[in-house]
Amino acid sequence: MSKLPLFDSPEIFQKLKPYLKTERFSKGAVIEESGFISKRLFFIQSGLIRVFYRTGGKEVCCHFAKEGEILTGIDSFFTGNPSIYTTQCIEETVCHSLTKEQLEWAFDHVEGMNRMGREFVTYAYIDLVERYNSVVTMSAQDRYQQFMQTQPEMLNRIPLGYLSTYLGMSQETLSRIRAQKA
Amino acid sequence: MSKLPLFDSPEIFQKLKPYLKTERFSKGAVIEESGFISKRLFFIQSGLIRVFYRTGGKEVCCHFAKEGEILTGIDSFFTGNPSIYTTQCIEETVCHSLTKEQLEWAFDHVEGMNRMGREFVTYAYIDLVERYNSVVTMSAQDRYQQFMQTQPEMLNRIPLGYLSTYLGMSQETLSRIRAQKA
DNA sequence: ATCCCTTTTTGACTTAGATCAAAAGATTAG
DNA sequence: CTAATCTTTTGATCTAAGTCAAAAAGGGAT
Repeated sequence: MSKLPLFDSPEIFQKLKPYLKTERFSKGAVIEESGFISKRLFFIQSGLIRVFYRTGGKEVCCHFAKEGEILTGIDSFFTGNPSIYTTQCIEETVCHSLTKEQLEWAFDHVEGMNRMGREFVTYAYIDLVERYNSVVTMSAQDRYQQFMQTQPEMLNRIPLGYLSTYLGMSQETLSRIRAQKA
Repeated sequence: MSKLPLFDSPEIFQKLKPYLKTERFSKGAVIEESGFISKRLFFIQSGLIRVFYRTGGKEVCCHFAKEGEILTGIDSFFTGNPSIYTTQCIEETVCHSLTKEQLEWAFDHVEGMNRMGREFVTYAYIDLVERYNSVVTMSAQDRYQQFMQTQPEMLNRIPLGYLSTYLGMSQETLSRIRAQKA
C-alpha cells in the first residue's frame, strides 16, 4: 500500500508509540486469516508480507507490503465486515500495530493524523489506478518489465508463484517471460 | 469514484456553497483535457462524464462519474503534474467545482471535511481493489455480467464503445457477449 | 424523407496466454 | 547426506479474446 509517511514523521510516531503493539512473525506465519474481521493496522518495521485471497481454488496475491509500509485488510478494517484477504509473511517480519479504535482516536486527537491518513490513502489510490490500467492495456511481458523497472529489488524477494498471480498471469507464463531475456 | 457524501451532508454543503462555481456542459463537451494540470474538483449535480486516457492510439475509459458523484483528474489534482486523463461529458451535465486551494482550505477549516475526504478516498480505494481483482481473475463475460448486476441503469447511458474499454475488452467482444444472451 | 456520419454487429482469421503434464532445481527436515 | 517437499522450468496442446474488414443499424441534420 505505497509509501508510509509515519516513519518519516517523528512527531506523529512519538505520539503513537505508547499505543503500538510490537510483534515478530516468522516466515510463513499468517498474521490475519480471511473470514475474520481485521482489527489491526500494521506498520511494518522489517520483513515482507503478502496479501492474498482465494478464488476458483487458487490464491491470488493482490498486494505485497514491505518494511516502511502499512498493512491492513482494508476492506474489513474500515467496513467491519469479515475480510476476504489473508495476510502472510514471506520473510521474518517485525511490525507495530494499532487497533481500529486507537486509530480512530488518533485521527481525532493527533494533530495532522487525519490529514496523513487521507494523503496516504490518496497515494495508495493513485498507485492502484496505475496498476489497474496496466492490467487492462498492457501485455503480460510489459507488465513484468514494468514491475522489474519499478521494483527490481522485489524480484529476489517474492517467489515467482506469488508474483505471477499478482501480475495477473499464470506461473508458467511468468517463467517463460523471464527465461527469454537471459 | 464511488458515492459522494457531500450532497448528503447539508452542513458541509452549506459551508462550501459560497465557494462553489456552478457550470453547465453540453453533451460531448470536454471539461479538462489531458496534458494540463487539473485544477478543480467537481461535484456532479446531474449528467454523466467519462474519464479516459490515450494509449497505443486508443482511448481507454477508466471511470464514469454520474450525478451525486465527485470527479477530478486525481493524479494531477493531488500531485500537481499534468494529467494523463481527459474528462468529457457523455450527457449534458451540471456541476459545482472547487479549486485545489479552496479544497485545501476546507480540509483545514471546515469541521469534518478532512475526515470526509479520507473516508471518501478510502471507499473509492476499496471499490477499485474489487475492480482490479475482477480484471485479473474474471473472464470478459463475467466482468460484463458483474457490471450488469451492479449498475444496470448505466447500460443504457454508456455507449458500448466506451464501456468495452472500461471493462478491458474490445468493442467486438462486448457486442458478442451482449448478443448471446438475448 | 434522404443523406451523412457514428455506433454496433457479424464474419473470418490469428494469437497471447491458459491449462495439463512432467522434468529439473531448490529447500528443509531428519 | 539423503529423502521428501516445494518451486521453477519446459513442452505440448487448447481456447478466450483480439484484430481486420465489411455489413447493418441508429441518429442528426437539412
